[in-house]
Amino acid sequence: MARPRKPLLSTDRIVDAARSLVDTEGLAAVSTRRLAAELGVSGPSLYNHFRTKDQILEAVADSVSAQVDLSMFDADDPRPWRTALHDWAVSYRAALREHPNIVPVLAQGPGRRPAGLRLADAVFGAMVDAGWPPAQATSIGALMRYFVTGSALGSFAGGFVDDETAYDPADYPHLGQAHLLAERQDVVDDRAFATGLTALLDGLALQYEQISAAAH
Amino acid sequence: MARPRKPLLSTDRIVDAARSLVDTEGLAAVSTRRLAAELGVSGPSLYNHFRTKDQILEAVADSVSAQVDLSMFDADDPRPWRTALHDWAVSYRAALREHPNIVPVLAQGPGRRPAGLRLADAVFGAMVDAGWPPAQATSIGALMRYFVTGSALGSFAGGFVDDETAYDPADYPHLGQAHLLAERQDVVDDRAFATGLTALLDGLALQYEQISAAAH
DNA sequence: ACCTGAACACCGTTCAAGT
DNA sequence: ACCTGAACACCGTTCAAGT
Repeated sequence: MARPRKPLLSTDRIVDAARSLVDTEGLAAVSTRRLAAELGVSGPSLYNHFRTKDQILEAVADSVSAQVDLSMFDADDPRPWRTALHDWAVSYRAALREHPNIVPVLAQGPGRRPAGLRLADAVFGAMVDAGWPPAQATSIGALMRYFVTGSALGSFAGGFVDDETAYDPADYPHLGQAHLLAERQDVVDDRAFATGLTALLDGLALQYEQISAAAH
Repeated sequence: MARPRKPLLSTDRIVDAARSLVDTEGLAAVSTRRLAAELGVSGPSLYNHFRTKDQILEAVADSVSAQVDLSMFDADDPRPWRTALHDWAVSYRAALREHPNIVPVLAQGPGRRPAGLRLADAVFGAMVDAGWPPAQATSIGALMRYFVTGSALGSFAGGFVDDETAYDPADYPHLGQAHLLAERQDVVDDRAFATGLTALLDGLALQYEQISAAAH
């Protein structure tokens, strides 16, 4: 076929196809040949639009970052920093949970792509506007990212086997009920996330009070 | 050579070689052929000791988990839960930082291996002993894992380019100084971790007070 | 039991050739 | 500019053969 009058591919089409392949079959299923087949072209065609396969995966990660709601940081409609941060963390985690297979790429990658930078920009700006010193605002963006990506990456409860006899008390004296976690993975992870988020925000509120007090 | 009188390989030798290869050249450098060459054998030999390459990498991750100090959870020498949790988190992160290239495997994997389970067992047991209800103790183990692995996985500061002109104010109104982060990656990440850990522990202390008060 | 080389079905990427 | 098939240097894994 050689070159068609109208391009068969576009970066967007490639990213969309890659994301759906990652979602349905996992990261390992994405090979350039397989992805190309999904798009009805041959493998090397992709290299007209991306320099490497890794860049395709980073673009997929960024497309997921782009789905995170940032409206709570609007400067026009300011909200208490704590509320904004909470809602953002929830939206952030929800976006990652919708595409769990790409999270390893997203969590690791330096986030130098547009949507990742927009996240950092929005949270930093809103925290500074709310009265946090810039250095603290940077830390808040970073530590929230740690917590949210960490929680989306590995299921904690998924680490346990649904088998009553799996954990020998001699080896693991306190894991007698651990097999029960396997049945309720999502509940356990959701509650741990909620507990951690509340703790994090409570702790930051304490620091905020100290900063405010010192400023007077 | 066929079969030698004394085995050339052992699971430990393989894991040690794999860990040092991961540390020095990264995850991508680990192929079965390359790893085997490092050990002076041929590729397929590894399959006498591990079922898949992934299992080798999981064993490497577990060997890193095994380096995390758990002595602060000793039932014989009980410490305040907050102190123990703090010291554990610091030791946990330090272990991961020594082997950053394996963290994606460690953070993602279900942690069904012995050292990973021992971590979960120790923190759960110590929290229950300290008076936390079991469900909360589970959450604490999970959320600490989220935060520590998240912080060890992706450098936040590493996501920024050391270039003053990199961030167009029209796109990212608040990232004017972001290029400065690139120069001080470790400091920025260390501070964000410290700030987050303090906030987390402060927040948990608040919850602990409420639980204690409700119990009376 | 534990190693070997050969083989299979894949990879990511390059490149000259086509329009 | 954008696609193709052929080719290169790799992969993970299986397996029969060797001791």
